[in-house]
Amino acid sequence: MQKPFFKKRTTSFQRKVYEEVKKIPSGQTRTYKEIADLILHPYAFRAVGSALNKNTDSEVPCHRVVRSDGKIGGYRGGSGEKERILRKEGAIR
DNA sequence: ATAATGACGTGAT
DNA sequence: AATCACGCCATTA
Repeated sequence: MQKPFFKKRTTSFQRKVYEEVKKIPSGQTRTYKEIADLILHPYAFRAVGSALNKNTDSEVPCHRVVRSDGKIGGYRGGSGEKERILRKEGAIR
């Protein structure tokens, strides 16, 4: 079933971010910068974070997006939760 | 239209 | 190696 796509009214920028994040396979991570590059907004890495922050769609594995400096990065449910999930998927450690 | 905000990045200290 | 200050951008108030 297709889920309604007009519920949340996302901006095109956000959609690009989400679509790109959806492509990240389990067990892998991607940096905010990389996502920015992939959607052709090489300098919008900050905005990518903001977009993911607003995201609530569980189809988007936003926990797989980490910082470029090696740190875990933020997460709506707390960075601890994020790290836990990543370890569970075998993406880190 | 302008200012503030934030799940970031990088170079300097 | 850890912090800080400043820069970048889209979104929101």
